[in-house]
Amino acid sequence: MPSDRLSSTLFALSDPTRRGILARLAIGDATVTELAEPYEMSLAAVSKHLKVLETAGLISRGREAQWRPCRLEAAPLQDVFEWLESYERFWDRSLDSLADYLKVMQNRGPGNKDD
Amino acid sequence: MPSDRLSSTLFALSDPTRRGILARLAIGDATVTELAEPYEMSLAAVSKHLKVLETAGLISRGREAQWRPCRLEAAPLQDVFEWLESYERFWDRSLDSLADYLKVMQNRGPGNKDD
DNA sequence: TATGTATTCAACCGATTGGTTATCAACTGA
DNA sequence: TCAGTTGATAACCAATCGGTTGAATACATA
Repeated sequence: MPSDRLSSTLFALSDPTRRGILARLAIGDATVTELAEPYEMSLAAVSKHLKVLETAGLISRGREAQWRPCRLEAAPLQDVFEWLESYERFWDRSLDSLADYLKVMQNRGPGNKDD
Repeated sequence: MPSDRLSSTLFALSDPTRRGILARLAIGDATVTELAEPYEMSLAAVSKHLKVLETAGLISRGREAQWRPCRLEAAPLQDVFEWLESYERFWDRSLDSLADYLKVMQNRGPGNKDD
């Protein structure tokens, strides 16, 4: 795991299994066995993925008897979001919103066929 | 490098050197030597980082004599952005933008002192 | 107490990472 | 043609990754 926070967050997110786990946790809290259910890998492998997510601060874990319920923690995601925002000007904004699109169409005037 | 596009993008972004290279390219196109200048590692190491960024589609490269100018390609960043947006509801929106803050202030009307 | 269930830990494995140095290739210009 | 510059490639290395299996831990219940 890389040293700085943003790096470890992005690294944790770079695995499809871990993103799948986060997607499941977006529905609601879940135990390790519940999280592991969609995957063919061993429970120990999922446990490792959870540790990566936990050290990245992307999940937190409770204690209920022998269960360790996992919860999504989105703060690191916001860091990524904010980092990304400084690059927002580099991608095509015209597809971002219908409003932008309509603005373009209005400026072109009627009768224009070359779309 | 992971198989799917989003994974390889996030993985490429998970290294601070590679993010630094992108930040430099956000200023403008640059050659490999220019990109390598801030780092103490060898040119070959930077070349490897560039290959990771290129296979992730985050940069493109031209040809000018013996130079291979690099250019930022932000399309994969937009994919990450869109993936992140589905998690936006999990973090606190109230600090997201000054616009939101001002909207709240306007709705409150003048003369309100309890900030 | 013994048993079953949930989860982690430890050791191991092959593949990959991020770095090195040395070499090769492409191009410029004297 | 030959030297200099730019960059990529190859071979190598220690460390890490993502997975495995097997044992250990923690708890509930009979």
